[in-house]
Amino acid sequence: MPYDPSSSEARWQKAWADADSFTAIRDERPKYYVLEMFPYPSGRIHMGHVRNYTMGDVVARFKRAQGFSVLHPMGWDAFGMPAENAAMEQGGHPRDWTYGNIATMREQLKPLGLSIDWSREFATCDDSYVAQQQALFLDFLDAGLITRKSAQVNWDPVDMTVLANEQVIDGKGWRSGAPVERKELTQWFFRISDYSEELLEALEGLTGWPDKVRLMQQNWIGKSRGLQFSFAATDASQGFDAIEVYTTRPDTLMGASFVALSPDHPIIRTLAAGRPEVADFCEECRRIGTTEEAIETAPKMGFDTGLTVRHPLDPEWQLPVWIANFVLMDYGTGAIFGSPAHDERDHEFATKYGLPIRATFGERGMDLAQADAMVAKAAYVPLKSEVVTYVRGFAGKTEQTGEAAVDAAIAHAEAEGYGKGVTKFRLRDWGISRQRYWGCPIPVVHCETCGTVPEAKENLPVLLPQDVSFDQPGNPLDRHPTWRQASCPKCGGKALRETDTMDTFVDSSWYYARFTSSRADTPTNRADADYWMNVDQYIGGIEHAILHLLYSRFFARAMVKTGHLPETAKEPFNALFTQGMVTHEIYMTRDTRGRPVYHLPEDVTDGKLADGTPVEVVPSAKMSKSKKNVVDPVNIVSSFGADTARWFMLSDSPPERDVEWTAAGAEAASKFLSRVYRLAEETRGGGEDPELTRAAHRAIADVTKSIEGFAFNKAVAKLYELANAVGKSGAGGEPRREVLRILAQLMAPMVPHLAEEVWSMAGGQGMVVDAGWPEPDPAMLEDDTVTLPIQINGKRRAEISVAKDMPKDQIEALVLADDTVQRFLDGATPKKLIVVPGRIVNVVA
RNA sequence: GCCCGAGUGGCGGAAUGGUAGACGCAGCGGAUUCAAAAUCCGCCGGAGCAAUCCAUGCCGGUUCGAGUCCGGCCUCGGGUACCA
Repeated sequence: MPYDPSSSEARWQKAWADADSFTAIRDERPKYYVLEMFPYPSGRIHMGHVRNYTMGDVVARFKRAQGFSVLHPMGWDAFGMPAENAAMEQGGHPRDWTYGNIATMREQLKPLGLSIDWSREFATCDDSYVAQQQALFLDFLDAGLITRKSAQVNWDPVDMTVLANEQVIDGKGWRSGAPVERKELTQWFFRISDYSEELLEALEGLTGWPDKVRLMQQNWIGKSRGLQFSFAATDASQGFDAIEVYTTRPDTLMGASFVALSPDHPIIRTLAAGRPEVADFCEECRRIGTTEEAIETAPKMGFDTGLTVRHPLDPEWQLPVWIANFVLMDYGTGAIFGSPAHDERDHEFATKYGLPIRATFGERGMDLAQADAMVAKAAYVPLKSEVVTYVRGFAGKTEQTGEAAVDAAIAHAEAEGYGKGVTKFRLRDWGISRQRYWGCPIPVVHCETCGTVPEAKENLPVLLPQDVSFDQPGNPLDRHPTWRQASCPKCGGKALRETDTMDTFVDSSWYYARFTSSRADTPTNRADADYWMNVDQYIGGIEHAILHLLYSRFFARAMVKTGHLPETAKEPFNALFTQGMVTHEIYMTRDTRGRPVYHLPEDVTDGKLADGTPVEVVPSAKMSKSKKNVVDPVNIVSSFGADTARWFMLSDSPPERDVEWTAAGAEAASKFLSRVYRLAEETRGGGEDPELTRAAHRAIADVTKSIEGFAFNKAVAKLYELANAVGKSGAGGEPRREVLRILAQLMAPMVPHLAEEVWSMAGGQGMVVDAGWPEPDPAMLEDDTVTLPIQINGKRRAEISVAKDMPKDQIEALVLADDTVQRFLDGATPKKLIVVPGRIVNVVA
């Protein structure tokens, strides 16, 4: 009987459900918590989901087989802008759109046969999750973890609404097309910057995380040591006494040629009030938008204020004060001094505006003239660890490293009293206020007499009103007729509700903790949290390497501080794996006006459309609806079965890299699974085949190691080898069935349905899901002889087969006697003979 | 711009500093078949009759030996604080 995935997969899924196989329970087994980043309910599942959740499922089933009590939950990251956009574009309510999508996606996910404990499922927009998140907010507020301050947002002056960065395209609002302005609003912030040092230091302990992610976070937090000091105003009539600056290169102070302030600097604001041309310039700077990328890549723009300050080391030396569009108010003091010889941005700025460029140091041994000549065209920015010659130094030695010079400069400033060494972080507080409807309301009211007052816990949850419309831009909460009316929990007087909702990163910063007890009427249940935390293996996209993971690390600390998590859960994710995307070729034709028209892969055969029109093939890119290079997992599952989709997602490409979906690859996966089924179905007479048994034990060792190392593609390759070995072997009867059962066990985490079929055909007891993980017999893994390649001058020329434990001198004798070696040596004695036991021999002639 | 990655046959990829190309796809040849599909077996980086030579994005370096380590580039991808 040929293998029929559709009936088989449904049957096994029901068997697992009936046996309650995947319900996580606290028992005497050691626990293992595996979590994949939960999905945003966009509408339908895509191949990226299949890949992500299959990887997590492999880990979950593997650990379960190894005897762990596994927690493997699923939920929905359900608040966010797309639901509001859908409501604006198609009408309807974000809630209905979201829950509709969740229902669809849940039904699409279930046929994949994932070992998920569905009883713990929740969506972040559920009233119960909102309620507990608001309770956390109030606890954090109490604990001093939250503050309110002013921040800038993108403002669309036509739609009269705040725009997200992705809604600003080339400096214009995506719907109105109006040039975006910056606007200041008072916002709620989580005080993550209080934890800068701790979040940085704790990275060292995250040994289960990829180094690249730790490095990215380290750079993001951005600890720096520098000098903070003031430039005094040349005369008091300028309207300020001094400008405070921060620099990480105080050693370049003698190369200073200007002072630059952020357009948002208080001194500039004051100045702008009286000088329209200053105000105009600042307005222009603000049109760049709020993203760091836009600000950094925009052409350098400056405005000479005419103000001047004195150099701290030479009162006679006057420096001009400029406004510069690349100086950020958020970092340091919002003011810098420009040292164009040793900073590329300053160099560009100085060149553009004709400001002097004076070298502070040059390459080792250079004199002042040489150093000045070198920096005339381009900034000289060697590594700080490199020794250079200071031609305009003022502290430390003439010949020293940048590092030493910075230390000497700080010491000099402190001794002379004009500045002090300061440690700063790039990490800023986390602004969570969003002027949008579809999010968790911030549980605060604004009272006419008491000011800003937290809502009382007994009044939670503060739920979103349902009667809202999206026919006009802006936050529907602002214009709701009654929802804002509240009474002050403090004085009972009239108050207005906060209409800002929380950043959706808040929702995803603690869902992992909520899964440990997803129905509790407090944010967590401590007994459950204590048992299940931490997440032993977290899996998700590299795009979350910084923000989501950093926020979660902060949130876990905040939950520890407020008693919702045990001290040991400060770092909530013991191990992290970041997987790559699923990509596909793009098929394109052009319309009569030459504009691209995209076509779905299922409409393209052999590079042609159904009507014979050839398509242009654009190299693989991330699957996206707009490019139509999407393959719907639902179609793959219905035509090939879930196991095929799962197997293909694990084959070939290493999990951390992107994988390209190809129809041929899917078919190959399907063919292989059918072959395994046929191998199991076939009964053969005959007996032992020691070689096959050895192959099986080698496969156990290799597959175990590969799964543990997240090298699923290598595990797949080993399983191909084992299946090939079964096909070629003359083994029969029980010895053959025993190998087939090992094959079933090893394949079970990846293709669980087929594994159950093979297990049962090969005479396995019960279900393979309960069968445990096989152990290799060490005796079967040993080889008596090894093949040693012989290199001559580093090139492989011959090989010899020797006993595994043959002593070096015997090997050397064999090598020298070898024909090829003799021929190459041509009677000469080798200069050197390198024998790496068990690996290689190199003859240096 | 800045930070972090990736780049190996026609394709996806494998390789504790030690035989470059495991395993798979495609292709080619064969078996089976009236024929095809499916299946099974074999070959399969390039050049060369061969000995050999060339080959891991590019340029240099360290080493007995470099895909792997170091320096400098190029291209592509992720992030850049209100996309999730």
